[in-house]
This record gives sequence, structure tokens and C-alpha cells, in this order.
Amino acid sequence: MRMPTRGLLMKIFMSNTENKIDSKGRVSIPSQFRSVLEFQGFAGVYLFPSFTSQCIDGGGQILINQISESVEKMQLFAEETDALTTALFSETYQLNYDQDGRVSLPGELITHANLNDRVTFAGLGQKFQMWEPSAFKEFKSKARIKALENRDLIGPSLNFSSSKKENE
Amino acid sequence: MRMPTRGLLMKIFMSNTENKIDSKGRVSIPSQFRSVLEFQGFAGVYLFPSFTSQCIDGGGQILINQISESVEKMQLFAEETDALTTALFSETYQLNYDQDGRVSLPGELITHANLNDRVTFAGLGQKFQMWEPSAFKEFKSKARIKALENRDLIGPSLNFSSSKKENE
DNA sequence: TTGACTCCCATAAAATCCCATGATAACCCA
DNA sequence: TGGGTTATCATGGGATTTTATGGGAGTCAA
Repeated sequence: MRMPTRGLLMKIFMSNTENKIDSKGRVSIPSQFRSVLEFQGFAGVYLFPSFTSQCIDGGGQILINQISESVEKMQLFAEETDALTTALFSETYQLNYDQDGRVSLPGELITHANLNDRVTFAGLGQKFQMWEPSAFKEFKSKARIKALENRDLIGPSLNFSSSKKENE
Repeated sequence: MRMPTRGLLMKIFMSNTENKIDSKGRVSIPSQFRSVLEFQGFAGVYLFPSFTSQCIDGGGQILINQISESVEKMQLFAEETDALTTALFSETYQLNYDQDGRVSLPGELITHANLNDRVTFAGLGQKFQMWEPSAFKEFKSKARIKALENRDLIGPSLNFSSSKKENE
């Protein structure tokens, strides 16, 4: 499936597509996502296992800059700092995609998201997620119900507010 | 479509890999770490025993500079500064790696981290750590739990949100 | 001489590059 | 508006490069 690109300056990740993981372990980053990533400054993705779901979280330079800034001021030699930066960075993979827009996924991420030969990319605004396709369908239907229950949090202008409640 | 910047923009240590310590005591610094180190100015690493964990802390020129600066900012009395810098630097080893990217680890560091024939390199952003592999797994899973409990300290990046920050 | 440390080369595996193809969306023009 | 053409995209697969690792040979100091 292809997604429309016409007339939009894409600055955030949206929509979803299902791509194949080939025999070499490669998967195409959706073209539309690539244009967001490249707009952010470099032709690659940052991927890490989601803290809350059995999926992979991904983003570009902006996301990783936010995370870096949030730990910049922390003490250099504190155990708590080590624990936090370990959780944040030691499982984060910076993957440059090749000229065809593909990356090969580290085994650790494949395991965490329980991927086989297909993966669904789902845009979440400033980040995206990668799901085993059937797990994503299930998650999405629950997310719609949750969003409906919480629609008052979105605000009168229909803009996303940054104070959205966490999903569980 | 603008042309992407190829190559690594974000020069920090991330991801983790397990490498072998060979019969001569040599170990390969992971290729991605080497590119961070060389970006910082010299083809080598600074290694010292962690203050808080049974592992080796490592980094490049930037880390050493940060440590020096933070000691200076403390404006301690001379004896205190000496004691601190002694503690910090007397056990710090500057190791140039060879053309294949390998270093041989000092016995003191091997002992401190309880290493045998394998070592896990874990990126923590501005620095990295070297662990006995099973010890790292244990530390990482605890770190993940702590991070999940404290994720609101990290900022909105890990939660659903649309970013207030614009592309820059 | 021995032991520790280089430098250099070999090799297998993994990652990446490069090109081809079919499908389909976007475009163009009558 | 419709139909044909072009461009883009996801995907397959061969070729090439990079990486981690093993091991031989040379250097230097005790």
C-alpha cells in the first residue's frame, strides 16, 4: 500500500503501513517516514524497545535530542544516572538506512516486538512504533476506545495538547 | 526533497554489543564506538573502574574534559582537589587501540569488572561501560524498571505527545 | 630468553552497496 | 475525464566492503 504525499509538508509521523522483513533481516522504512527523518537532519532512525508495550519505538534526531537534553545535567558519577542512561541509551540503536531506505533490525528489537516476517509502522506524531501486525491491530482498537473516552483532553481547537494522559 | 546528511550526526555512545577477549588479552572496541571516539579527536579510549558498579567506565576526550571541568567548578581546597583528582585519574588508563580497533585491558580493570573471555560494551550517551555479560543483563533489567518508574523525569519524549519543539 | 606489546595479514560472518523487477501512484495530454 | 506514460516504492538477490577475531612475526625491555 502507498500513502498520499501530495500537498503536505510532512513534519510528523502519521498513518500506518505494513512492510516485509526479508530473508536478510532488512525492512524498508516507509518512504513517508523517511522524508520526516531526513527533514530532521539525517538519513537514519533511532530505535529502542518500548518501555510499555511489546513493540519498537522509533524516531529521528528531534526525539533523540530531547532525550539527550533531559539527561545532560545529571551527575556524572551517580548510580542513578548510570541506571537511567543505561535504560535510555544501551538499548537504543542508531540505524542508517541504505540508499533503498532499508535497515536491518538488531535481534534484540526483533525479540522484544516478537516480529516474524512482517512489521507494521505506525506514526505517532514525533515518534513512531513498529509492531507485529496482528498485535498492532489489537492495540489500535483498544487505543481508539481509550481515545474516545479521553477526547475531552484533546482540547477545543482539536490540536494535540502535550498534557495527554499516558496510555497503559 | 532535500538531501539528507549521511553519516552520523549524533555522536554519542549507544546500543550494546558483546565482544570477545582473545588469548592475548585483546578486545575490539565496537566500530560504532570507535567512530564516536575518533570524532572526539583521538583514536583511543579512556578507561577507569566505575565508582558505583563492578564495571569499567569508558569515554573519549569529551568525557575527560567534562570531568576536569566539573572538578574545577567545585572550587575545593587544594588537598581536596588533589584527593579527588587522584581518585579520578590515578586509575584511569589511556589506551590507544591498534589499526584493527583493539586494546589490551590492564589487569586491574579486568579484576574490577570480573571479566573472563567476554565483555559487553554498553553505550550510556557521553560515556560507555564494559561489563561481564551476565552482570550487565542483570543491571540492565533493574535499570529498565527504575527508568519506567521515573519516566516523568525524562520528559515527554517517551510518552505519547506531540512535541512543542520545532525542527531545528 | 622470556614476556608483553605491537604490526601485519588471513578469514568468516555480517552489513552494506548496487542493480533489477513488478506494482502502483502520480502525472500528462488529448 | 479517461487512458496511457512516467516516477516512485517495496522487495529480491548478487557483489562488495566492513567487522570481529585468530594467529604469525617483529620490537623492546627486564
